[in-house]
Amino acid sequence: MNDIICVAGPTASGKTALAVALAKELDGEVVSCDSMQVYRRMDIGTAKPTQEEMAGIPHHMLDVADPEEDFSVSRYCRMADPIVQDILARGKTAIIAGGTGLYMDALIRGGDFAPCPSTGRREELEARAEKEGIEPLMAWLKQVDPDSAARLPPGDRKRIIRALEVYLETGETITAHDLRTRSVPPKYRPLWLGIDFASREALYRRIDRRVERMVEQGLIDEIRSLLQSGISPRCTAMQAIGYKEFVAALAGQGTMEEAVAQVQQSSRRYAKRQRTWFRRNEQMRWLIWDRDRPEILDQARRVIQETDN
RNA sequence: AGGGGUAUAGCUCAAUUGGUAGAGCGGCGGUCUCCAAAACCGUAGGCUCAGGGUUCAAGUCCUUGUGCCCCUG
Repeated sequence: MNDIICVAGPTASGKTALAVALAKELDGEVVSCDSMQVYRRMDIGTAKPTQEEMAGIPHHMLDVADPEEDFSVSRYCRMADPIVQDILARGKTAIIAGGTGLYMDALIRGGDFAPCPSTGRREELEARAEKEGIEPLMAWLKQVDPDSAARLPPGDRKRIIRALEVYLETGETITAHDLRTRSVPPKYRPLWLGIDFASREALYRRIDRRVERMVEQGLIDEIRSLLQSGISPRCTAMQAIGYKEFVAALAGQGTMEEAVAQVQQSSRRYAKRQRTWFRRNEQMRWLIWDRDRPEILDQARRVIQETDN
């Protein structure tokens, strides 16, 4: 039986509505899987479900961090996994819904990340890369973990540093770590539902309209209020799509109209990346928005019936 | 109206003394084991505004037209 259902898909594809509808039918609770909806006071720009949209269904993993806090996959898993277990223990259905593929995969896999300690080692490496360039670090990585060095493109600073960090902190190379953790079977066996569009144009139109609606609903005021309360424009949360662009516009860089267009474009690009991520999940059962097909919820019901035995 | 400038990829711009065009961004595709709404990789796009001329050879020089920008009245 389907005691865990993952609802995935690109931004603005209707994940929230489907998750709530399924929760109603299956006696479920929703666990949000979104790297930006975790932040408090960032509601409009992250398209966080409203009280009305939640329709009485319990939602978890929303508003669990302040915008200036550092958040991460492992922190997400540490918080979300006990919630999923609790939902299951109470005999309910856990509906994990959101667009952050990395978080969703990690939660299902049963995350075992190499530690990300705060010893300052990463900062050291970053400072060194800043000063000397990435080449010396790449050369170093080639010595301690030749497989990683061969796999990573020379321009991928972030992962080169991460690979060195893991080795220096744990003594185990990231290659060995990944090999070990990937060989264990996933912790959960969910039903994967992925929403997509027959026509990309249709998805893009939805994205464009949604951005306009966010502005109408007061996104600019939300951002202004965050800034006024002392939130740094440089923190990770404020780099979210729909925030950084308007922060720049408020600072006098470009007009609001330009910012809207930029947010729409960034969202389209983001949707493309999300689709790429979810498409490689071979367990995904796709639900397609298409004039000639039944509604998404009906498609979902059918898949659930088919797999519920 | 007169003078000057400009016209090259979807956009912003490159192209040595004339030798049949490149880059960034965007588009499209992909990667992803702790900033992931991030980061990275790969690709496809151009009768070089239109007509005429010079030349072995024109994006490049001459000429006409057209669009846009600036200056003067």
